[in-house]
Amino acid sequence: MPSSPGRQRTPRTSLSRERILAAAVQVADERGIASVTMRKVAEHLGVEAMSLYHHVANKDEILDGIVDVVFGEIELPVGQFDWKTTMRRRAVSARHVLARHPWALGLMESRRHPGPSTLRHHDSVIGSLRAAGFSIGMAAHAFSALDSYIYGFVLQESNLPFRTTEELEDMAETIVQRMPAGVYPHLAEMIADHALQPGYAYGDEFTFGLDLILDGLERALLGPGAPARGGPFRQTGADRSAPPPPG
Amino acid sequence: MPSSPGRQRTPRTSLSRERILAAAVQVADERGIASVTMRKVAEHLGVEAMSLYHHVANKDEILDGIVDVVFGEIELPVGQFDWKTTMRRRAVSARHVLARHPWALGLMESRRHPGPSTLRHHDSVIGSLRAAGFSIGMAAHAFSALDSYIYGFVLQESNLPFRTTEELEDMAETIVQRMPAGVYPHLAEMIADHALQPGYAYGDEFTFGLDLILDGLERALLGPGAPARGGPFRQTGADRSAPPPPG
DNA sequence: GCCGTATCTTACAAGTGTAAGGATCAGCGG
DNA sequence: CCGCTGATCCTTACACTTGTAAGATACGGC
Repeated sequence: MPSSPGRQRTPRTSLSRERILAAAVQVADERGIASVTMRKVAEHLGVEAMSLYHHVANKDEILDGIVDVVFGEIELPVGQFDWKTTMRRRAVSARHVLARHPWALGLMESRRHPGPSTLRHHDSVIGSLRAAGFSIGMAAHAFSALDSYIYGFVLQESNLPFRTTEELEDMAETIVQRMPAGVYPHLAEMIADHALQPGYAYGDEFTFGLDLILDGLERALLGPGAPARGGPFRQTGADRSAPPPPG
Repeated sequence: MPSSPGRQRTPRTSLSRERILAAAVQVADERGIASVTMRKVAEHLGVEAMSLYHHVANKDEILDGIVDVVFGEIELPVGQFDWKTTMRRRAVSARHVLARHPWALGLMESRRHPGPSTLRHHDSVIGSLRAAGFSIGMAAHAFSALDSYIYGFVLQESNLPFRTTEELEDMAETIVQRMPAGVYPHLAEMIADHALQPGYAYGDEFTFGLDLILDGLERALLGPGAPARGGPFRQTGADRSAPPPPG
């Protein structure tokens, strides 16, 4: 408890690694990842740039850190529902979190040091799948497929240059203008007869693909038949334990 | 045709928008997207920075341009196969191209002006789906699901800090070191008993998820039942009613 | 009052996009 | 052959911004 403030500045021990990361996340959200500089982050905290170096080693640590902060915001799978519901909730949460911090996906490409929240998250997902009966190999398949879909969807969502219907109409007009003689006819049709229809929102596409994958995984889990390809995948026997080192 | 070179420099009319974009792509591939500066690109062409401004308006035009160059490298769907094969070939090509230029995904987030190759690509994909009998809405679903998966997979592929088995082992060791008392047990199991097994390559996961989506789409196309959302769907009669593909 | 630490001030060297104007060239009419 | 013209390329320069090193200063707890 700060006894006698006297000054308008925040009390002395206000700075901390956590507060710095939180400020960096806020700056990235508001002004884009390129605006995350030591000075801007410090300014956001009412502090000078050099002060940050008493709590973080350098800028890279901040970048690694905020990626982990984002992963920490994703709802962890809890075991009270069936695996499908759990995975769906996790996916929906991940989508919302990543949509709130779209720069996080771009950062992933350049970061090579997963933080504790990230590892915890991955561990929890794999654990849920294993508990549901997926073999190691099938859990890897499921994990990869689900996360790929989630990441890619968010990427497209933040890529498509329209978030409001208004922006979409502007964008559509721009595209239509670039079709002097009916080039891109199918694109035009999709925009006019689908995307511009009242009530359309790209975000709604998410559940379709998600359920497509979840249902496919369920089929792979229940019926050991060939869920994909028509061939190779079976989840019985050989897959059940650690794969025999070939040769 | 340069008549008398005389000098060692490239002939006069060597520069062009295309050559500039190609050089920018090369710089991004070799040194990362952050190294794509006017000076570096110019240097790669044996030219000074300001010379570029005679062929491109500014740096943004270069960034928009190289994203479009990448999309231009993706194999366009051709109509000689069934839609599933076509989509699979397209997806595999897209994955390879994007893996070759991993910075392109990060750029997408900040670019708002799709170029002609991008539009042509999207148009072609939608056209293939429509020709196969997908309704507009279902084509939108399919397009979204497939591209989300492709983008996300590439993102993960370039995110995972290992491309060679050697790097993977280093990485695994690092992670294992961070588990003093068996935190992340499932992650540890997956790394030890799966990812580190001989012959494992993350890239192989691609086809599993891809075929999962393609098979799901096929089911949605054949039996127009509710493929997503509802319970574990089956292919029998009950679903048969559903929205008739708009005539 | 003293001490260690958290914070601020100052500074630097490097790198950025690009504006303004000078140099160099090919192709041309004389 | 000459010199002109207009495009293309180079040189110089500017105004910023970046991460962070070094040292001075202010503060809370003893």
